[in-house]
Amino acid sequence: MARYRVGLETRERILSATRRLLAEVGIEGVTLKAITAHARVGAGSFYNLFASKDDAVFEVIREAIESVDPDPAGAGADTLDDLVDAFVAFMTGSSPIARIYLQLAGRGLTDPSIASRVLRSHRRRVERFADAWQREDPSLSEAEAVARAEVMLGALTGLGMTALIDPSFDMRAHANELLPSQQGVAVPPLS
Amino acid sequence: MARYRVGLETRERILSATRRLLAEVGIEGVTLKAITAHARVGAGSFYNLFASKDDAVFEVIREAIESVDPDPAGAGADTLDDLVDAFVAFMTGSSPIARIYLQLAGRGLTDPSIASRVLRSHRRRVERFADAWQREDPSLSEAEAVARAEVMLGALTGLGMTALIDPSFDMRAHANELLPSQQGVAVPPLS
DNA sequence: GCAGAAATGGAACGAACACTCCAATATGTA
DNA sequence: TACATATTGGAGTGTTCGTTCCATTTCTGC
Repeated sequence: MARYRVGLETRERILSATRRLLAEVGIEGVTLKAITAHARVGAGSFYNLFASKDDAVFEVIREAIESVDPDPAGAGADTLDDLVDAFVAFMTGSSPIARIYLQLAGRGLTDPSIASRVLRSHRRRVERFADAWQREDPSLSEAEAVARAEVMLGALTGLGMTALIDPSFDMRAHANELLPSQQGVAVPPLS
Repeated sequence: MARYRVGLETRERILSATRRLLAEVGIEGVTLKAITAHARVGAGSFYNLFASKDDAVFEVIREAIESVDPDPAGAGADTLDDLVDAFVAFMTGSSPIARIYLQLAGRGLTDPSIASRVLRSHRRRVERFADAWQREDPSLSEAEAVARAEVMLGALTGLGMTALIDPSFDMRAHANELLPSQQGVAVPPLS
């Protein structure tokens, strides 16, 4: 619907406000009033650019789900270290998107349509981690590699959740424990 | 407020309905209308027994958080196998409480009061798992044991989330991968 | 079985919600 | 410059929310 420059700018302002609000107050806490207030637009302007509130929210959600996969361009060449590093960076970075993604996972427990989206992106990620496992240890069968990838991603997700709830949690140190190359290496004491 | 038998029964019916609804539609999806409809009571009856909707909801939430710790009575004597087993049983069991707990963890990302409750129970659990780790391998320092417990619980939480979103996921098999006694043992192929 | 308190259902309330409507204005095109 | 249309803010809509109120019924100790 947006054709003029000002309209496209307003659209971006709305999406930016929605992104921030999703991270701060959660999916259910986002109201149209809050979005329009933060984006400094009237309700009429909003509905001139989006069909509904959910339209804007889902736009941001899609963006969140897609950006969980770190560096999707370099597919097929990552080492396990790279993948874990990228995942940790995504979780502990300043972007609100990681918060949104983890909330979505929780919401997938009750909303089937969100569950299927989250699951699909999860399966893609498992595949990439499994490939990396097999490159690291070619003696692994595919099933074994997939199983290890599943456990590793489960752990990374769980650690990410702890890290986002508890800012003092050192996710990177704990995530390194998961790497076969670091097996048994001590984690530095918590500050 | 409840003094007579019928009142206490009604109270239980309301809590039961709230518990089921929390698991099925999530915290934000629970409405007073849904609670009173499922419990077959009028709004007046509800407010005769609870101060607010949140009063009933928090009652169930408290129950959910407390029951995550499997078998708190046998503290200090569990093996790692026992603890993992109990956690898996809790997650994959038929009780709606595991679903509620995982939702809560997600909500802790935006609600500080819920975050602190979830964190407190998490820390208690880490302590128990760390103790079990040290019993299993007395050469571990306390810091190392805590680190391993943290990773293990992160993985269990992440795997539990996957299991509750994807019913075909075999959590028990994957959780066993985490045990030092099973390190390197293959996971049976997914059906 | 009577008195007093507890329990009940449902109508009614204000607040908050997503969304509509529209007159006024800004923007791009030719 | 002039025209068509995109963009704007905000008052107004209908709905749903949690909660209150209260007349009526049910319960229990004495």
